[in-house]
Amino acid sequence: MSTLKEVADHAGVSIATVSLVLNGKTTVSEATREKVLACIESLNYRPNMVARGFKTKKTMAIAVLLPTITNPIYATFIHTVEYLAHENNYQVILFSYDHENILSNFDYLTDLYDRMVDGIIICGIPPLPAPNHLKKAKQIMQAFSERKTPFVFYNEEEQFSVFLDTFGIPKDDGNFMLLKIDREQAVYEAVKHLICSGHTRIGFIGEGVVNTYPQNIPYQKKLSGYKRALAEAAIPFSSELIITGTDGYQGGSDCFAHLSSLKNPPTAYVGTGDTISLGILSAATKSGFSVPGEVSVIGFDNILEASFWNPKLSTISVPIKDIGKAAFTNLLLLMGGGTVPFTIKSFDTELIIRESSH
Amino acid sequence: MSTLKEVADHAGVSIATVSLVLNGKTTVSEATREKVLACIESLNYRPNMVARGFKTKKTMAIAVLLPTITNPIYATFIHTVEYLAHENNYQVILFSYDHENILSNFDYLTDLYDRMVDGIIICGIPPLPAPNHLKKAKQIMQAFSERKTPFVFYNEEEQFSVFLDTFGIPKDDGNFMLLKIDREQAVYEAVKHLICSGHTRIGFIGEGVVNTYPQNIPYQKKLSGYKRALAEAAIPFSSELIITGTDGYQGGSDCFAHLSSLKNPPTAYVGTGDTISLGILSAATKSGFSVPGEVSVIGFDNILEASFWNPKLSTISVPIKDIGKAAFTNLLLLMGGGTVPFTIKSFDTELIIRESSH
DNA sequence: ATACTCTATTTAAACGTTTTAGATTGAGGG
DNA sequence: CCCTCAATCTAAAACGTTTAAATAGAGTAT
Repeated sequence: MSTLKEVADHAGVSIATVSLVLNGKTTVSEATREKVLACIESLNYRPNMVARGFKTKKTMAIAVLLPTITNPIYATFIHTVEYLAHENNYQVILFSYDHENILSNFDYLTDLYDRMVDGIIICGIPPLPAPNHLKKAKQIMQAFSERKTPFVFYNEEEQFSVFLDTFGIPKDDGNFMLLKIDREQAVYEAVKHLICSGHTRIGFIGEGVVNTYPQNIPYQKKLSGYKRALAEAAIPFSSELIITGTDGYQGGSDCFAHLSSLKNPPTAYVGTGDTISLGILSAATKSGFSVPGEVSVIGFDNILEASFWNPKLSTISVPIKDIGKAAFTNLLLLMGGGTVPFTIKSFDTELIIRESSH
Repeated sequence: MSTLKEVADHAGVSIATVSLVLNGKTTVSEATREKVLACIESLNYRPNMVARGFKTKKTMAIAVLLPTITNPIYATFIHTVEYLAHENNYQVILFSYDHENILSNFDYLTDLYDRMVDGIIICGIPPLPAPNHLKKAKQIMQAFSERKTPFVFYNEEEQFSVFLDTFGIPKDDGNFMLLKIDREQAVYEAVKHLICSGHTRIGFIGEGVVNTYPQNIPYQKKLSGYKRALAEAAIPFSSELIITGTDGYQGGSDCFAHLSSLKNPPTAYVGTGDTISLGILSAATKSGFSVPGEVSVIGFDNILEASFWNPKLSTISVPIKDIGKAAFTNLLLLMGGGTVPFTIKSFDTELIIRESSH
C-alpha cells in the first residue's frame, strides 16, 4: 500500500501535516484535514506500525508469560487480558514456560526486551537464568527498568521478592506491581473443612519445585496452610502423604494410584490445582472408590471444568477474571506513565464445597 | 543499552562492519570480528529488533487466530505452535475471535497487516467483515498477498474457499495453505457406531452458525456425516433432535436438558466438540441417567479432559499436535520464500470408543 | 504602515538498522 | 615500480515515521 509521503504528495502538503492529521496532535485546518483524509482514504493508506514503533519506542504490544496455556486457569486469564488489550489496541504475545527450549537462560525476557514490548504480565514462576547467564540477565532487567517497562506479576509476595532480588531491583523501582491471593489461608480453610468432616489422613499433591527456582513459594504457602490446619487439630504431619513435582490431570491421577495403595491411605486429598484434583477424582472413581463416600477431594482455582465434572469438584475459587482484568488495567496505567494506586493488590478466594468432599 | 554506532566507535570500525559481523553476511577478518564481538560483549549490546524489522520488513512474529483460547483443543494447538515458533526465534501473537469487540469489521487482520507479521495461522472460522467494510478488507487481503505474507488454515476446504472467494483471492495465489480433516466421514463413523449399537434417536448438538459467516461449513460437514449414517440405516431424520448455535460445557449441558425432556428423547448424543459433549455428559449423569446404560455420548476432538472424565468420553480423535506442527513448519517454509509441497494436507481422525457409549 | 500574535504549515533531523556500491589496503606478479 | 586483484572495510542511502523548531500568512492592535 502507500506511504505517508505518497499521501502528502497527492494532497499537496508535507508529510508532517499528514502525520499531524493522523495523530491529531497540533491544529490542522479543517480544510486541509479533509483533503488529507480524502487522500488517505483514496490511496488506501495504512500506517506502518513498525516504523511508528521504531520511532516512538512504543510497540503497542504486551507479553503474557504463564506456566502453560494448556491449563484452563491460565487460558481464562489470558483470554481476559486479550480482550482488554485489543480494546486498547494492544497486541498480546504469548509465552508459556513449560517449553524446555526457553528454560535456564534468559532468552525469553531478552527477546521481549529486544522487541521493545510495552509491558509484561508474569503469572506463576518464570524460569530464572542459569548461573552462567545471571550477569546478562541482570543487565536486561536493569535495562527494562531504565526503559520503564512495567511488569505486573500474579504471584506470592515472597516469590515476587525473590525475582526482584535476583536481579538486584529495588522494591520501589516503580515499574513492578504484584497481584496476589492468600494461598496459605485458602488451603488452611479447605483442609480445616476436611478435618471438621472427620478426615485425619489427608493427601497433599502439588507441583512443588519447578523450573530452576530454588523454591516454589506459591506451593509452599499452600503446604503451610495444610500444615497449619493439621497442627491446629493436633493431627500429626505425615510426609508420606505429600507428593511433589507433579502436575496436570495425569499427574493427579498417578499420585492417587500411589497414595491409595498405602497401607494407611488418605481419606481426603487436596491438589494444588484443579487439573491435579480432577486427575485424582478421575483415578478415584475409576478405581471404584465412592466420592465423597470413601474419599474426598478438594482442588484449587475453580476452573470451569470443576463444576461440570462428575462428581462436581469442591475447590478454592480464585477470581481469575478479576485478576486478569486488574493485570491489564494496571499495566495500562503504568505503560501510560502513570503510577498505580498500590503496588500490591490482594484478591479474595472462596472455598466452594460441591460434591467431591464432605 | 547501546547501539550499533556505539559498538562501532568503541571497536574503531564502521557500523556496517558491526552489522556484518552480527549477520555474518560478507567476509570479515577474524581479527576485527573478534574485536567487534568483544565490544558487543562489553558494551552489552543488544540489537533493536523493531529497528531491524523496520528495515528488513521481517518482524519475526506470527499470529495465531482461533475461535477461543479457552477451548482446550485450541490451547493445545497453539501450545504446539508456540514451541516451534520459539525454537525458530518467532514470537506468537494470540488472537481469539470470540471477543465481540473485534467482530464484524476486519480490524484484527488489518492490525496484523499494519504490524507486518510474517505469517498467519487461522483456525476455525474467522469473522468476515461486515458488508460496509468489505471493500477495505479486500484491499488488506490484496496487500497481504502482494507482500507475500503466508497464511495456513486449519479448516474444511469449502470454508477455505469461501474465505478466499470473499476477498477475490485466487486458489493458486501461493501464499495460502490448508490443513484439513474429514469431518463428514468422522461423524458418519461415529453415528454409524451408535446405530450399530441399536440407537435410533440420536441428538446432534453443535455450534452451528457462528459469527458473520453465512455458513459454518465444518459444522455442516459434521451434520452431513450424521445424516448420511442415518439415511444409510433408513432412520428418518428428525429436526427436533438437532440443536444449533451453542457451544462449550454450559451449552452442551443446556441442550441435554432440553432434548432429554422431549416426549421421545434421544438415547444417544453427538456433540460437535468435546466441551459440548462433556457438558452433555455432565448434565446426563447429574440428572441421574446412567451412561452408557440409558444414554450414550460421543464427542469430537479428543481433548485431554475426555479421557479423564467420568465416564471417559468416547470421541473422535484429531491429531491436533500434528496439525499444529504442520501449521508452523509449513508456514515457516512459506515465510522463507519457499513453496510448500502441497497446498492442501489431510490428517486422519480416529473414532475412540471409551465409556460414554455403547 | 509597523510590529506583534496567532494559527497553520513545513523543514529537517532523528530513530537503529541493513545493504549496495565503492574505497582502501596490501600482496603478488610482471 | 606499477598494475591487478582479492580481501576487507566504509560511506551513504534507505526504510516510514514523529516532532522540535522554523516559517509563512493573516489578523490585530498601535
